[in-house]
Amino acid sequence: MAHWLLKSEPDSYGWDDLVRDGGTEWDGVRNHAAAKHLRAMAVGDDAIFYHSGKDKAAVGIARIARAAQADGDEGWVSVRVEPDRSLPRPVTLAAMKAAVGLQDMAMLRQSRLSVSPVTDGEWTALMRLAGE
DNA sequence: GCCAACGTTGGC
DNA sequence: GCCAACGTTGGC
Repeated sequence: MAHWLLKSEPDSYGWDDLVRDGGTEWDGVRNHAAAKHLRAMAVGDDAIFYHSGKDKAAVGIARIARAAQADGDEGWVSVRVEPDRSLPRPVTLAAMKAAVGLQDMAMLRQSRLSVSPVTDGEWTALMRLAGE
């Protein structure tokens, strides 16, 4: 099972919104690298939900509830995402940068990427930081 | 408010 | 095909 990281600006659509809605269509992605990751997602994959902007912290774990389908007519895709659980302790960006084993995270190396892969090792390290 | 990174657009 | 200009994202 693969792991991912989804980034969102909490003022536009945050973790609380996802929990309230019980899930949402992760659409509107218009970046080829991010779209490639969306296409690689499978039902049941877990995704860290990260708040950019003021929070700058991973706050929850979401699950991919449906694989990629067309989002518009130009080859872009969207997936369905549902909330799984909140993290016992949010993991801040500063904590990720400081953590051994997370320095190479795709999200840290390319900060603008809104959808990125997380390796098994990174996932384990993140869960430890999150108090899971 | 500024700047770095990165993608897109358009002139040549 | 190159590159300057510009827009967007996101951290500081």
